[in-house]
Amino acid sequence: MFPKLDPILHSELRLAVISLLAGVESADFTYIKQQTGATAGNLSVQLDKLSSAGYITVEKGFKGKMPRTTCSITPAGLEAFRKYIDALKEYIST
Amino acid sequence: MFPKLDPILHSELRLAVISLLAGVESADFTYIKQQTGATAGNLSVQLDKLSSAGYITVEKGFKGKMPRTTCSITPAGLEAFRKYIDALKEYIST
DNA sequence: ATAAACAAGTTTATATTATAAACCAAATTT
DNA sequence: AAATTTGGTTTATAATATAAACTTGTTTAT
Repeated sequence: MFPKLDPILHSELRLAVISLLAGVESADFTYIKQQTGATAGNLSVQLDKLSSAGYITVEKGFKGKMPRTTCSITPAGLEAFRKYIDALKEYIST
Repeated sequence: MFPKLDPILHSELRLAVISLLAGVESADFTYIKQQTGATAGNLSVQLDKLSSAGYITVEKGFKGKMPRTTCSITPAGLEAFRKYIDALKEYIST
């Protein structure tokens, strides 16, 4: 009746990140931080979790001389997001 | 952009309970336990939280000689559920 | 009549999670 | 060259979820 909700996605910040990445090719750390309003520390930790789960890729490079971290959603991430939304609907469709 | 999700409702079991109660007049502990598949301990704790938040009422009585706990959603609970759903849509409508 | 098993929960302990505070290295500005 | 800013990471703490253990009383079997 109530399907299990993917615990990786059932987190306010991680869900916001995935939602954001689902709509774009890629986004960098600073942009995600701005859009979500997260603190850098929290964002760093949650990006790690999404990355460890294989839901996003995190690439570190440089823009000029400054470090730059770029994130993209993976096919697995998109699929998990889709499934999460479907599961949620079982809860919220009264 | 990403609205805050009510932390009382952003919990798998509590959300299931509210979802269930939103559709009925009332439901007792055992029924909720069956429908959600929760352990009694977990359910007890989460019902307390929903009750403390004013989202449900919990009435203790007896059915014959056996104790029976009956739960109902409150108007505040229904409103919070509605708001939670609206907030969620900001996350999942890509 | 009493011991064993069951019902309906509650309390407490533990594991996990989320979050913020403190920190670090390098770049830029004054 | 000292101070500030950028772009993060690591670590510590607070909050949460969950299960295990316990309680109280009932029913069933011996």
